Amino acid sequence: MPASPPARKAARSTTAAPQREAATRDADKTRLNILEAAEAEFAAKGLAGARVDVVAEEAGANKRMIYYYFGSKEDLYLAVLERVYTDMRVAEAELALEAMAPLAAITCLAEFKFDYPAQHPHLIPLLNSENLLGGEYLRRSLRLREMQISLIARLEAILARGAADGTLRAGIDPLHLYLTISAVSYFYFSNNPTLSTAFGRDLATPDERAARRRHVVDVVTRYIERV
Amino acid sequence: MPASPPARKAARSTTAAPQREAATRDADKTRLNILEAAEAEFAAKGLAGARVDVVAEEAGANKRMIYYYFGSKEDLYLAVLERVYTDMRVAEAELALEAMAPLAAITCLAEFKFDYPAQHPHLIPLLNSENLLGGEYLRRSLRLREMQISLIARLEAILARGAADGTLRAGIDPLHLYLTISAVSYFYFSNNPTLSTAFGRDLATPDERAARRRHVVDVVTRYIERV
DNA sequence: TGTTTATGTAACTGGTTAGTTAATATGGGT
DNA sequence: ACCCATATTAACTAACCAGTTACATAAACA
Repeated sequence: MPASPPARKAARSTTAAPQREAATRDADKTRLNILEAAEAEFAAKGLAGARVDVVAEEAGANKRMIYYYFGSKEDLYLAVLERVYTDMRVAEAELALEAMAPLAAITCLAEFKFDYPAQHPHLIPLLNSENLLGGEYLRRSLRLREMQISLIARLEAILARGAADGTLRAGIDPLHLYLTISAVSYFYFSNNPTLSTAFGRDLATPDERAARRRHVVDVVTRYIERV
Repeated sequence: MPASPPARKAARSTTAAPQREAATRDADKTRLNILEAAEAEFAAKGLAGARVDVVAEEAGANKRMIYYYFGSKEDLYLAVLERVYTDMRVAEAELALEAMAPLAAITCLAEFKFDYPAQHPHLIPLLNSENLLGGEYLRRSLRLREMQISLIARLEAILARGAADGTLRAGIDPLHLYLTISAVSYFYFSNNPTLSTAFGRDLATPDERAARRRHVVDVVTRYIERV
């Protein structure tokens, strides 16, 4: 016996309003629903483990729509990755570091690199998946490069400012500083499950997180401060 | 047409020798071959992406043998994970940190945490896969806990020694120090593909690696040194 | 030597999955 | 009021893949 057609929301024909109702048809909404469902699915299961049918169901869309809008599972994965990665870079670019004192600017960046993955929990699983795949999808994408490089240039300027006013040491490599700032936060989030197991202590509690955040700022501060 | 049977090595019947020749039948060897092939396959593709048939082929064994020796794909994954993880903990436990001056002991640990993943490239992909899965397999395993906890106790003793002789600051949290030491190396290796892409610069070259190693030791030193 | 047990092989199975097909509904433009 | 590109659906398929079965052969041992 063929399944009865699924219940549909009644179509509101009040089409005058510019902000669209969730009507029977809304291409942009369908596309966005798919993208968001895919972000959760790929973050949770990785590229190989993710199921296209699950994405479709979670998005409330037909599986065919994924292929209609994104072409393939891999292209959908790439679209998700680009979106998440770009969002992070944009947020990073919007930090008003230039308006701050050098030491404050660097600690602000460190706090941002800690808080952002905490507030966007899909980011790290997606980046980890991508690194397991050798980074080939992100490499295939890019316009991203310039954003990142410009951040290093900004860091370099801040470090120079700090060296000039005597608050920071001279000779700090901005790229390695950036890697270290990223690392001390990223590792805490990405490896939290195995670390918690190894130490027999839940490292994901609010208290542990706050303690880690303080430690991260402390490590960065001691590395750059003039003594 | 059925395939002709694969060529077999001639059976040496000199069974007197205690160290076995790679004879027609060698259960231990077959088991080990499977384990090593599985390590490479799981490291390269993750649990979901790995193919049992590929493991069998790479091991020069029949797929049936995987189920004979390991029960299931998941149990094979767990066996691989346990082996790799335990090896690392054993190597870590063998560091003669107690024989060194406090500062030297900590930098030695930092260098070890950098060099070990460089020499065991399957470790980080496997740990990343496991963390993506929420760490549930490693959690299911354990006798591992005590090893890790004892390392923190050792670190604590070294830090106390350093505080007493005035070479290190007092009040350093050994767990967070260990996390930071791990993080600054781990992140460099685990995220090398996306970082290289983002910065438009191959960060995996010997020169870049050596530079990163120096930076890591520098960061750790500056964090613990008394100033 | 003959029986048992460990080790190995090839072919199969049942369920899953990415991707496709073909038919259909919707609504803006005219 | 109707047309047609856009959007959507259910059902299909071909490939794949983890796990199984039935059978074969080598060593262990009586």
